[in-house]
Amino acid sequence: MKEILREIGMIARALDSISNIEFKEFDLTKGQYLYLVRICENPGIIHAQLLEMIKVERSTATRALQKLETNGFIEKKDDPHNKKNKLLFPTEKANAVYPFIKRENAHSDGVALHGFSEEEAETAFDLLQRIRKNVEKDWESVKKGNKRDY
Amino acid sequence: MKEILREIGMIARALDSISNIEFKEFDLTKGQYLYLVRICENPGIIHAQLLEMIKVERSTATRALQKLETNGFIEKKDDPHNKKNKLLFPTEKANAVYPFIKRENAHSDGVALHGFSEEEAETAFDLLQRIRKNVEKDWESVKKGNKRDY
DNA sequence: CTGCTTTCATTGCATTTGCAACTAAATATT
DNA sequence: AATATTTAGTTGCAAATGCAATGAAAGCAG
Repeated sequence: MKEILREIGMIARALDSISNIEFKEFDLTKGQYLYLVRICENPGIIHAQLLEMIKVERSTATRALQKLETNGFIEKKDDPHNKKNKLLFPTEKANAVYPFIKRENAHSDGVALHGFSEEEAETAFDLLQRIRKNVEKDWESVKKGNKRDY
Repeated sequence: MKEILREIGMIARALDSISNIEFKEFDLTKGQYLYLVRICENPGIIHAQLLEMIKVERSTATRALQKLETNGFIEKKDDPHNKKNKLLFPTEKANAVYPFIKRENAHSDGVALHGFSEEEAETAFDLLQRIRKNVEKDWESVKKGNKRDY
């Protein structure tokens, strides 16, 4: 079995580490950029949807979002149709930072795909999407307490 | 630019999260399995090499390795040729756990590549290796304090 | 061989992370 | 309608993480 998981882990840690260093200049601490971009792109998204999008722990997200709110990057509003839900919105400050995050992320994508033909880049993206879809099923199951057999 | 970095981040977080849950049964806490497998496969490796292999912070690795030592999974020995270096060796306990970690990781690779032809799996692996090599250059540079331009 | 730089590793401290337990609202079951 | 289950989100607490500063050996320059 091809050890793709190791490669993916290395790539993810390296890029996340770089991003965290680069976003400190915007007063975004560890991991916060992940939430911020999604909220900017999906204003009004709820906590639980964000979790599924990013694949993080509920409680981890709660603290990250609390901090983003404290630091004026996002606003939580009550959902008029469902009192359980808290809708997440970007503030002006978030929208101002968003393009820089996008640019940095695009640069990292560019670095990652350096030397790739258009076609190879396309292939890489397609294969990764398929891998992600395969993996997220297991993630959701294990998170709910189910055991995997192997 | 294809947003491969997002896909990779999702996959990595999901799989890491699953592994951490599954390895708790062996008294391995967060992230420790990463170090353990590499030490089992490269007995006598030094701290710094391990960092490059895994792409983690120096200090993070130091604590993780301390804990692995305390819990009897690894042994640190002085390098007779270089007093700076500490050589890392797996204990019996580590070697006993190793096959389970490998099996779990292989299962995850299998899940990730579900529905992939032999050829597609090969392609995915090759592309990921290229991406990893591209990315690790930037990681090493940024870690040394250099700035990226974008 | 003396001072300077790099490499390898650890530690202090503040922050983030994550399991487990919890509240509360929505939805399903009887 | 009353009760049980699921869904959404938070919090306590213990542990992991990571920046900055430090120590100490190795390697290099003059």
